[in-house]
Amino acid sequence: MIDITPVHVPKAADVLANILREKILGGELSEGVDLPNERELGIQSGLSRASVREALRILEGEGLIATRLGRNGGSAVVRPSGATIERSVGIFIRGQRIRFEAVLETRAAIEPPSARFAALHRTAADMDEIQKSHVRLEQASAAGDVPAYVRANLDWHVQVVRASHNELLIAFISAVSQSVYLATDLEGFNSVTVRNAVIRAHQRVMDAIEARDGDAAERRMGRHVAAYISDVRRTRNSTDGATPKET
Amino acid sequence: MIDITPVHVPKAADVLANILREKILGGELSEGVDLPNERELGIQSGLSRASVREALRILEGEGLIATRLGRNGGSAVVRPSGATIERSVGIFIRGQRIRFEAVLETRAAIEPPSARFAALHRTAADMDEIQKSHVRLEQASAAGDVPAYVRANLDWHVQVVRASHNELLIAFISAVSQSVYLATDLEGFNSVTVRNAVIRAHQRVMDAIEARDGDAAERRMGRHVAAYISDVRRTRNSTDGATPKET
DNA sequence: TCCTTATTAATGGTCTGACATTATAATAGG
DNA sequence: CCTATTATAATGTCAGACCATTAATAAGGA
Repeated sequence: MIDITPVHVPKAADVLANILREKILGGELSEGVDLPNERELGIQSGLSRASVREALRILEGEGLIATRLGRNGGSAVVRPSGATIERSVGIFIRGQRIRFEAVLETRAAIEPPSARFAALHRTAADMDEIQKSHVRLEQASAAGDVPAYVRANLDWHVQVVRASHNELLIAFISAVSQSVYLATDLEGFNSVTVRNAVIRAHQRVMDAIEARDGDAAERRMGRHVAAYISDVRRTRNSTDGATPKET
Repeated sequence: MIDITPVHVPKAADVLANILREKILGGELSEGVDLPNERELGIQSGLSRASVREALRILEGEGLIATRLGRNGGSAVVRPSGATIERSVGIFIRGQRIRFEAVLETRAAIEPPSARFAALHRTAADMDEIQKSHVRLEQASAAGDVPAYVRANLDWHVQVVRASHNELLIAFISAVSQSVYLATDLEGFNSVTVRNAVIRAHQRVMDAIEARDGDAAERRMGRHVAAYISDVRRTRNSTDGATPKET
């Protein structure tokens, strides 16, 4: 009596998706290249159009292809962007009901070293973007437009990390910021006092980045996010433990 | 002449997927709950089974449901795990051809603060896991089994972050480690000298975590990963700039 | 010639219905 | 009561048709 382990029967669509994924990631199919149309793929692979479509849908979900409708439509290879990471992180946070504290902690962990890298690797153009973002923040604060202020605030932080030229850190920060943004529109949180303190802190961080002083940038960003967290914590306690508004 | 903006025609499957996703993330459909079968979903939604299947496939790709075959099969709601993040990060790294340096930088950025949180939040059980992992590392090193050593090394780092009890950081580290692992099996890299230094560094970090000394844990982990990076850099230069083996 | 408009074709999107495959539940037999 | 068989409920797959959308192309007029 032969003894075989339970065989795993992969689904047709998965097999095709794996093949195409490897071709794409391996560079055999480079960015912008059009895949054969669905009927043609069906013929070549020997699968039905339904299975082909399922495979394409998998790759689309992974951000590896984009499908257009109409004549001259079809699926083309695209570079997977950070958007895919943002989506999966967002789902993870909501689905696992990650504590808001943990999200803030993560940001607090990533941003200071990112500020260091920004100071070390920034270009003049990066510095310009950060400064423009800072101006928008000041304007929104002066105008008392809190939603715009929150957006500008998030944007400034993303810009700083962008200056690090580390694509992975950029993707992580963007993903986390998304969730932070949805939860920090707290009543009474972004007071004038807090806003002014934030602007001053940002200025200090920018000075360090401008001076390419990695140590100072990391230290100052660390103090800034720590202050931010304790502000949030205090506000949440004072609002009787109310959870941030649901997304 | 009325002036309307181009309408966006969502695909049937996307609409259904969005509805179901919101029900799941909103808690209306909680973990373990079985969705209606595909035909029933088709009837309820007024869509064809093909569209229903496409919607289910989307959710499956997002890690929100799992589909089983056979009688009493069907789709059940599951908690999105870090695996989804790991997958998207892996694709991002390969697809964008992220510099290996950037991956290491990211790890170097995340781990020291994570070590701090580990020191602050660790339980006795966490400490136990870390120590067991450390023993495995020592054994693999003593036996000269480099692949096992690399795995154990990665595992130790993940265990430390796990002790932080920050699910997001855990997911990020796991995702990044995956890629680091695939690239650090370098010839001549994990020499006996390096391995012994690693073991000593780990011991110092563990001491700090044991003592719940966040500052020391962060500082020592920072030194450790910095040393690790310069080791890798030196090895890669000495091997004539060879890129790490393709995944 | 050049611009506008109608036609046509290519392609993805959707539906229907059938059959295949699989894993469990129900049943029959010991 | 336990085991082997059968039935069944679900997903997996296929085939073919038709719809919807878009762009290329042809037709027509200034």
